[in-house]
Amino acid sequence: MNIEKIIQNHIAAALKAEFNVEENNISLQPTKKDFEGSYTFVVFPYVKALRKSPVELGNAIGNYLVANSGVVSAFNVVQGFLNLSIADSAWVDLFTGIFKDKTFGQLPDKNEVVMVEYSSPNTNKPLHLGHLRNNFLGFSVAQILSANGYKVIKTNLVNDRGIHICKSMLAYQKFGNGETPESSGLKGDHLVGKYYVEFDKRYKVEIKALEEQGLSEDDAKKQAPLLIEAQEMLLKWENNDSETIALWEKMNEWVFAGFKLTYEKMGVSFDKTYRESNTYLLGKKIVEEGLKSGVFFQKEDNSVWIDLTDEGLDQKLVLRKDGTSVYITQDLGTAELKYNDFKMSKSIYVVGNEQDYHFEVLFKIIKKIGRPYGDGTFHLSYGMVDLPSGKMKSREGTVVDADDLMQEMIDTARERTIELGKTEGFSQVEADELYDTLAMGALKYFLLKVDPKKRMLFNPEESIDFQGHTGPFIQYTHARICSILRKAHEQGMIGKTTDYPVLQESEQEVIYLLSQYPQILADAGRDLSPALISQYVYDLVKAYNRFYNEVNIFNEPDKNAQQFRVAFSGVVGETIQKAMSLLGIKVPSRM
RNA sequence: GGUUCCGUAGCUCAGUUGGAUAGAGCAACAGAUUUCUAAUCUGUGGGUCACAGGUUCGAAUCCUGUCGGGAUCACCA
Repeated sequence: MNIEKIIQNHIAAALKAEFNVEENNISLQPTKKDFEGSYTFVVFPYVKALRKSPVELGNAIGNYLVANSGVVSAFNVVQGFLNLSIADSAWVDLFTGIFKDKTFGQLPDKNEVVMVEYSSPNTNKPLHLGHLRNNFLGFSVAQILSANGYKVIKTNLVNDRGIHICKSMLAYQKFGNGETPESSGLKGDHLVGKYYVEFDKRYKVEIKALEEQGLSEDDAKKQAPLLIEAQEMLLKWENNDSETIALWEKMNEWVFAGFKLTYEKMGVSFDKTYRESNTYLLGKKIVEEGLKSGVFFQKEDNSVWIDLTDEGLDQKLVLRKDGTSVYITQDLGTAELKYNDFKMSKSIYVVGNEQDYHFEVLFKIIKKIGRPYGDGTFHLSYGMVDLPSGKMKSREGTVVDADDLMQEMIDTARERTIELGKTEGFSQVEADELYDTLAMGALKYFLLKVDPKKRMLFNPEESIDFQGHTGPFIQYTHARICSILRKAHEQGMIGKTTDYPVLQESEQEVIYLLSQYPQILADAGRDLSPALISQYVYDLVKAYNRFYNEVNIFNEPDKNAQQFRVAFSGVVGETIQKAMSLLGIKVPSRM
């Protein structure tokens, strides 16, 4: 049984025995570093009711714990804080429990299916830094939920239809001159993205020209010939015009080939990929049903709407007057399809917070049309990645490209590793793999250590660190532990936990942190927050490094102590590896 | 303007759901390597937790207001 539980039970017993108070919710906290002790119990809340001074109360409970708990070896009372020191034997027992628990770090099966949808790229442009945050976040959340005992289905909804797709198609058709990825040497998604930017550039010129002719900005935007052509193209697409479809398919192929490479580099994967071109018709069908049942209504121009004013929102368009579907129409269809496929109890959408309103509307509509999956929907809304110059905009080309950034990271990892002279004994293949592991570790950790809800800043001028609070710092610690284990193995040590006498303070702290892992995992699952895992593994590694610097395992004369420390290091290494895998980050055994 | 998220060290971020003297990393400075990997460790300096009230034993955290910033309020996705 873990120390925390034991102490909580005994404090409850002490309150009952000494003061006749029934309290079953005892909250313990780790003791602040400046004070003696490991756990702290705050007695203030009981002072008033019991009419005792905080010191009296603290002493009474402290004495009771020392006498009865078997784990508290000493205590001190500062103001209203009862600080408890824990006997080494209790720490060792706690550690032994973890050491022997083969399922440590995997919570019991919940027998529940959860879907995590993430990535959701548009096929008119390559992925950028914002997508990296999205993909790493989605993948990590899926890992965390899985470790929490859920059956997790990872899905990707590819946005491969709509007016924006037509924009890049049109620009390519008009100005592309038959260029291909092969002829241009560009990755497919980058080639298509080039024409999306091209469209916007020319569109803006047309708007400006129209404005000079005296049109208002709004009218100019609506009447620009390029936009009208794009709209016509969308209509053709929805009417299955063969030439349009052929172009669409060709460009899609390019993009998908490009995305495949990027996903591989990112190390993310999906159980199922949906395409909006396959779901929007189902969405339209749902709208038609809803129109009959009166959930939706039609305006004079034939556009279809839903009235959400009773929910505190506005009226929302669900079908255009020309009958083509909008974003939310296809999301309705996709939601239906996903539920039919997997019957999940919870469906998590990992999408940026700029779409908070969209998902509020979507979920309300799903409830209004009485779908069984209406209660299980959740928008995991994360903050944007800003540049010092502000928000990234694909159309204007002010983005940090995902492929470029990952490559830069790999280059940096290579330079740093060679600089430090750490490539000795590595084959070229192993070295390349290491650079990749370090680069992606640094990048993923950088993006995942921040609370997902908050927006964060990325400064391209300052490269992402490999020292300090970073992925490579944690990876490095893992590599050092592996080195210890290799050496221990050579000397025939297997790691035991018997008869270990005196613990270092840093060892106590590490054991405390290890014991917290299941709770942190549960919290991260509840909050869908990889940041909690990131922070945890950093704390663990910091505490271990302190230990590493204080003691030398192989110079230790006491053989029992050696065995314990080998076992201890082994568990820390495994925990680092597990926690990092929840973030989608690999850990090397040498670096 | 409505809705909503946010404001903590020079910079990037934590702060365990109300607890002690608010913590890390980067940057700066000073140290540690005959030792299991120095991508490490130890230390110094750096704060009116945007501001003003309130709630109570106790507030960065909860409430109200003010100021400042982001997102959104599209027949874009």
